[in-house]
Amino acid sequence: MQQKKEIINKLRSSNLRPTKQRILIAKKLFDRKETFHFTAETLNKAVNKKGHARISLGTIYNTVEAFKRAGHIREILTNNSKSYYDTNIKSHHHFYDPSSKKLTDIDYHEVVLKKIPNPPKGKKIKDLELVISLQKK
Amino acid sequence: MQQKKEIINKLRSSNLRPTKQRILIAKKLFDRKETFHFTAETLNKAVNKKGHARISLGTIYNTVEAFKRAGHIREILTNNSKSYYDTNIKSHHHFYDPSSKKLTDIDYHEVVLKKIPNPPKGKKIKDLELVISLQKK
DNA sequence: TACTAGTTTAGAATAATTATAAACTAGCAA
DNA sequence: TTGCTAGTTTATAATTATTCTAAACTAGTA
Repeated sequence: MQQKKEIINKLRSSNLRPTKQRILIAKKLFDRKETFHFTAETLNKAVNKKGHARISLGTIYNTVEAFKRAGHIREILTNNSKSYYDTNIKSHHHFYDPSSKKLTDIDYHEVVLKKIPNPPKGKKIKDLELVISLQKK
Repeated sequence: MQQKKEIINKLRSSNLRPTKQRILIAKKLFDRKETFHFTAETLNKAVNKKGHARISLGTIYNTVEAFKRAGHIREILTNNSKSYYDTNIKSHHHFYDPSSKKLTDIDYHEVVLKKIPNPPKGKKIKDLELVISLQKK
């Protein structure tokens, strides 16, 4: 379990003031065993369960964007209308199940790429992501 | 170059009435050498250049959806707010350049996957897509 | 303790897409 | 050839996800 101090350091280290909203959101995101796949909407629901101080949806969006910029979360490729994010920032891959619209992590060593093309001239590869879409049946 | 008859057959074979709007859109999409990456917006612009009969944006969306269902085009994975489509329906891969928001096809044999995971129980793999994101510099 | 820059907030604005329902038309049948 | 009908198109309204705005608030410092 990530201590509050660790979370505060994480925020400070990326030039984000540790406000109570950011700390609460960071706890929800990072204080868990498995990686977490979420959208602004699901994060908002998770954070704003009764009992907690309410965090505005605007702050949810701002914070997700700030965490993304800082590299604490990453955006996942989909063909959904919503943006999906992942707390697993290591390069890895996903199954996408269109029936449930759910993503599942694929461990990086479960996929071996034997050959990849050279990037266009003057460009560098930032990231590789394989998405395995499942049949809708 | 695809003849009008071929296009009409293509539409008929997928239970789509060959209306003049669909024929015009199909020509724009399929009557070209290279595969075409587009959004509803770019397709709308391409189709509604001056001189042509105007096709409403609603019909653009309807037709794209219909062509997608019929398997004549496929939707590409991105983390953009717009939906991107590709007239190349064979399984293949893309470079994504975040600076220009442009996608480039990667030929299928340019990528060799040596190992992929088994799909979850009871599920089948429909499609594999690798996206290589380039550095934003 | 007071100041200031960064942050949060509610609400308005925007962008992409989908829904609605009236007018139109392709394809068939009389 | 005409008329019918289900499928299609259209303009417009509605919806959804997200971003913007500017006033109120607060963390960190002086």
